[in-house]
Amino acid sequence: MSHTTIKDIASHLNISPSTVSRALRNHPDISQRTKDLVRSVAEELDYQPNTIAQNLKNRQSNVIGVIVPQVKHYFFASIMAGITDVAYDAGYTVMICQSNDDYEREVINTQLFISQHVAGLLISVSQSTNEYDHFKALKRRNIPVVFFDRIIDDIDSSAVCIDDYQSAVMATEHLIEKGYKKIAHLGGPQYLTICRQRFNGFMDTIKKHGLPIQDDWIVFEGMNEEHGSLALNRLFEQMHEMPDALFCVTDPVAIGAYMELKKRNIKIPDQIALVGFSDNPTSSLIDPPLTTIHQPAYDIGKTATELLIEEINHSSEQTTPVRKVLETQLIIRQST
Amino acid sequence: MSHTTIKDIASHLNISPSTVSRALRNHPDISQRTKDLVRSVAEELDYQPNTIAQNLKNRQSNVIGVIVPQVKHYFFASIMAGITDVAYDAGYTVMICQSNDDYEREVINTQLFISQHVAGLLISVSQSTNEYDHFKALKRRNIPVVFFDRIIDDIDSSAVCIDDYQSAVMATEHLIEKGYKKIAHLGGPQYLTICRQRFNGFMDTIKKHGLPIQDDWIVFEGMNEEHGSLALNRLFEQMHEMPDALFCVTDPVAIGAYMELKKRNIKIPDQIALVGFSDNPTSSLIDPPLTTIHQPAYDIGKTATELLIEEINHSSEQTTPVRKVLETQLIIRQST
DNA sequence: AACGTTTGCGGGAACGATTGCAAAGTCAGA
DNA sequence: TCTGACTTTGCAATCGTTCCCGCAAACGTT
Repeated sequence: MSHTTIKDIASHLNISPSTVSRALRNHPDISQRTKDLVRSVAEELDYQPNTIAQNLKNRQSNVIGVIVPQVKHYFFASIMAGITDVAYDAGYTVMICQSNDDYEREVINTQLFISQHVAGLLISVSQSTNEYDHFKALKRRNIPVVFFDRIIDDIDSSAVCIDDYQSAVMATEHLIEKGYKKIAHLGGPQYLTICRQRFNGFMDTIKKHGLPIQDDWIVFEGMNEEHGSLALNRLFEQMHEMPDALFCVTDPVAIGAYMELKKRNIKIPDQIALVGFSDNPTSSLIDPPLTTIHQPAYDIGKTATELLIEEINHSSEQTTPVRKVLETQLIIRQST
Repeated sequence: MSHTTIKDIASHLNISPSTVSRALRNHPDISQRTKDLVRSVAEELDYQPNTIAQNLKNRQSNVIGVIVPQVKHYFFASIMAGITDVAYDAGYTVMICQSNDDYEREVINTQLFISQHVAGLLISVSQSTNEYDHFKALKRRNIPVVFFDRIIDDIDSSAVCIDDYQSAVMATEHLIEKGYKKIAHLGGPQYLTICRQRFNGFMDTIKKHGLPIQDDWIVFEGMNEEHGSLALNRLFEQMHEMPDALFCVTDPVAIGAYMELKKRNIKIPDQIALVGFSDNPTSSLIDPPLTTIHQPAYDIGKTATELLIEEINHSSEQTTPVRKVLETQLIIRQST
């Protein structure tokens, strides 16, 4: 028998398991003498409560599930730090699953969390998700969900995000102020709200200032570094005229573009300016350092978790979804 | 009732729960007709098995616990990718906890995993851990553990690591070949095997070549970027003569040093050469790109998980711990 | 026809912890 | 000595699944 149970303690002391249980939970009905005895035997036998059994009894676990595309992206890793800090303090443990931006895995992970009876779920949806049945299953079961970063408008859940539209406006305005006139965009999948919003903010600002925009200056590839390289190459293949600035949907995309530009010996920012989005640490270290939008990743995780715990505590009542929008900041560096 | 159970299906069909259970698990005792009926009702009622109950019954969960200092470090994030890929394919789910390099949290996380009855545990120990009682508790309970990267010699468990000593020798030899003669070291806590090994490899090579080494060229701070900055500043305060090369225990430390050197307007590699350890993506993007040791992070995670699953499957028998040492590679770039 | 074998299903006890309720014990006051 | 009140403890049911039995009907064999 490798695991000590409450029964072992009980038989050791010739008392009933219920007494042991109450003693360990410091129930007032139990005398101090018994409590002390139980505790010392518990220690002696190296007892650890079986949370599986506890959870079965409570019909809930103290686990907060998290689904992110990939933890290896600095942005998500920082969010994770915010999530675990808050969850940990509130007595929850965090279970992270990666969807790898794959719809199937996201569905499986969601089912897994359902069958684990998690207390709540934090989700940043995968790039390839455009069906939401698995999220609705959570609703049906009354499992609180908070979306963060990559949120879905169609689902009536709480969410934490930044103002992608306004941030894109900020970045574009900055480029225009600096005198750039021919601005291209390397974007992500348009069914993702964040990508669409960033694109819209960009386009509206361009139009507002009456700047030229050519179809072949708009490339939608994805949000990672590889996508950035691909996008830049596609841009250079299809364009009829070279832009003088590049607004990228994420920092990794900007880095991907940066590497290709270096290969082509194109000078940043003299021949082409570069703006990213999210302020990864790498971005400040490249030469020239990247102008970008700073996203409060840690705070996103923190806020989302606080919201979720709030909903968990009030899950009996009907709560109305909250949507929090956090502030971003334009970080001007030498790439523009 | 938000969660459908096996009983609901049973009463729906006027059969017993045991039959439903067997039907769902495709037990040969059950007729095809009943199986089909059960399955269709299960689907209709949106049934998801309660893994908590299953785990209680099976006295084990299908969760592999992971304890890492911080996922936000690229190295660990990449390892995580390797871990989740393998675990996922083998039908396990991965639960990640971060110790934040804090001993207390590591202990709590370990206890948590014990009480969750995880199938096995993958651990990279925190920087501040020098007591191992919590790991021994795992042994006592027969929970398979595989250490990776930051391993502990005193504990008789399987482990996956790289040859830190040999890699440090490689890096140092490279510096010497390039003609550097006054080589300093920014290291990490010496009770961590990896840090000690890297330091030893460095020192032995220096001695072997009869190069000068001064006490004030050795600084032990830590393994992160901040430690790198601190270490460099301490080095410059305490040194009597400036070294011409810097061997850093990790890439983040090298990056920290890099930033300080930039601030001081010291040219890399002309005035001082810089070598890191682990090949983070950022390292190739800085100017000049960093010479470093490439560690197969993904493979470390993959191998550790394979080992762990192997041990889980043979946990009844007595297995002898395996220690795997993976190959590293010297990546020569312009910082040397 | 009588017997064994197979097929298909249900009963009920686990797994470990919790908890409402009952019961036993203690003690003071009448 | 009895009553009532309080303290302390135990019994038993429960959470959702699983699985060892046992049982009955159907089938095949001699």
